Amino acid sequence: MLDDRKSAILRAVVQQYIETAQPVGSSHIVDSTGIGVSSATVRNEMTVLEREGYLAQPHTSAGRVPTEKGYRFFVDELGDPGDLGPAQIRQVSQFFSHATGELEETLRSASGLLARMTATTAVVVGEPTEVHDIRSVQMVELSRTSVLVVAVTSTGTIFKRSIEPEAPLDVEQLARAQASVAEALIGSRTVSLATPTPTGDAVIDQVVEAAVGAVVGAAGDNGHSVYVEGASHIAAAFEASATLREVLQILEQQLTVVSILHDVVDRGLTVAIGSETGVALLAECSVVVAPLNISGQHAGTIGVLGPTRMNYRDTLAAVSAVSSRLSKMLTEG
Amino acid sequence: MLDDRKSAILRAVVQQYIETAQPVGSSHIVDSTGIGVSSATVRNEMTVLEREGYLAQPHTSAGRVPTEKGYRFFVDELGDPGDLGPAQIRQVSQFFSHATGELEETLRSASGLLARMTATTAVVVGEPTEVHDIRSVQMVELSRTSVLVVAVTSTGTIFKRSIEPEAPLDVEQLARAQASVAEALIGSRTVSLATPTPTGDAVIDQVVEAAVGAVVGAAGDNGHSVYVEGASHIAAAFEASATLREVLQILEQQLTVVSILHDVVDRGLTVAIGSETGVALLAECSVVVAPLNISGQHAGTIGVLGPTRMNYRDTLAAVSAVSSRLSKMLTEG
DNA sequence: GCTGGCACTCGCGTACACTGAGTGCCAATC
DNA sequence: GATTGGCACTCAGTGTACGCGAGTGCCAGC
Repeated sequence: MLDDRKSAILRAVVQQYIETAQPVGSSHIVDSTGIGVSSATVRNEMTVLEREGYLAQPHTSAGRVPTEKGYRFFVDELGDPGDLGPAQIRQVSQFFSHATGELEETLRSASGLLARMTATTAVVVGEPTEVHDIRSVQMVELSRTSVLVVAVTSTGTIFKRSIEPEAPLDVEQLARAQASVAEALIGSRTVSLATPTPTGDAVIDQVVEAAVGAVVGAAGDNGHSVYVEGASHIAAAFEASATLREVLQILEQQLTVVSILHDVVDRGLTVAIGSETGVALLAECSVVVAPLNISGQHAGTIGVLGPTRMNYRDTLAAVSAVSSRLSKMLTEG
Repeated sequence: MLDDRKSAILRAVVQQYIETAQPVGSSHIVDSTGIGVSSATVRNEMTVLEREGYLAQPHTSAGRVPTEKGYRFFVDELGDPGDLGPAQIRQVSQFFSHATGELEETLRSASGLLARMTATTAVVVGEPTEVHDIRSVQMVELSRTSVLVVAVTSTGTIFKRSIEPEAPLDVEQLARAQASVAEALIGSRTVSLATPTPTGDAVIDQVVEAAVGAVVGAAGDNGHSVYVEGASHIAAAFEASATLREVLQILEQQLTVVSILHDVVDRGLTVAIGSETGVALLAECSVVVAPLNISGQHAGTIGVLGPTRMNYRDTLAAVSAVSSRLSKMLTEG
């Protein structure tokens, strides 16, 4: 679509704009790249690039700035994700050598790692699998009127929710109820389909049903775990406090964050630029994502939210490195 | 210390500055309050207030702005915390009618409530009590090499941590170990002092010790739970994105947040203004806090972080209302 | 097709005058 | 003696003018 020279010029504009945040003029391009033509030629090419929608001018007599289409071309063209710098390699391997076993804590700290590596805001979403391999169920009396139901899955995730039996249970009743709940849930891979077998005791059956319902409920809505780290980094990217406020608001709405990442992944993208995120308020932001897999199954999404003029090459490298190493670690337990 | 008229003028300056964020001049004071003297008199009083450190001038020929000392006087003087508005009363009672049982979730959502009510950033810290009434212990094999130890306390809090026994345990060994851990922890009110009684089986004793250590560790550092909500609100308060970034960074450091709230509470304050927070970067911020009690015992701190020119009266009302109702609810279970 | 050259555009910084809000001070007044 | 009206003064902010410089578009010539 674009000949070699045009694409070289476009690439140069994007790169310089990412570095300096200033509109870049034709002579800068000549200076910074060994393009071997005069600035007038570059200007001619730039008007074409502008006409075709890759570049824009903030005003006449200013340099050019990439449009979303320009960034898109740039990102599509830089095929390989690039390599990590030595400092980042150290960060990653240090992190994974110290990583502990539990899913939530791992996801949270991985989010922190990514935020530090990329100096942007990192977002990690843990997918709610319908398939929970529940290993253990326990019912604990918290007070006379409430019982906490705790279920532990094979990944170390815990579902807990309290229920309030109509009448207090004695120790033996509680044990029988717990056994019945455990029988219903353990091994039933699709938790929501679990059905307890009646014990014949109406009081206990009622409690058992409530407890199973509690676990199913907790497994259902506890589903998407969202971890946002490094929100302060995005503050450095924007001057206007109004823009910043909007972005922070988005980050606070976990549902929105989840749906943005899902949308992007569903469309098969790795990078969503500006309006491609599907959120009008993120017009000046881009999202870079990678899937997390556990044993080949989609288990979540890891990504980064930064300004459209972020360093895509390095960010892509960091996101893909962390996602693959994290997937590997989670798969191996 | 200040006569009636001076304190009335100071109060008026603070109030107007909170509303408008503009330096306030003598004639505005005459207009907005029924003070009954001329602007010249007000000016004379204001020079005195400035000399004594309650007010400051951004530059000659500008109005006056309160200093920290000025805010401090203002806050000390407005004795009663004020009342909630009708909308806020509705928010509070709606919240507490729907509140569920578990501590963490309650604290988190209370933080959200306070953020919405005050339109500032809310912070809730749950205190790590050394005294945990552990009700139940469970050990679940996650993989061949790792076992998750789960302990449930009487408040519904869960401590979990995985351990890695040197050799895989069979079901029976796991059960014996679990029984031994449970015996050591349940009823021992100061978890860190718990010592398991040897079973005579070296393999099991080793696992038991590791498991007890894991729970003690989890109980120890899982201690301070920190919930920050409404960070976007603070973005509206500051124009400069650099200031904003600093404040957000502070909010991301949970340890710092905890120590700020502790410091303030320890000094017996309810409001900490600017440098009173003890953090240089929060020079333009104030913190309003209230303790949380469960059964009369200190169980945490709830508070708000806003700009120094926040609405202290309404914020104090909201913080104290939420803290007292929350304490009541937590006490009643 | 490329390029040097040139006219043109327009943001930005500086200089300057003007306005208006606000102050400090003082002499007159109550 | 406290209060006040009056007045000179200060200074941020605004508008205007202007030159500079970075950048463009276009064109004739190579």
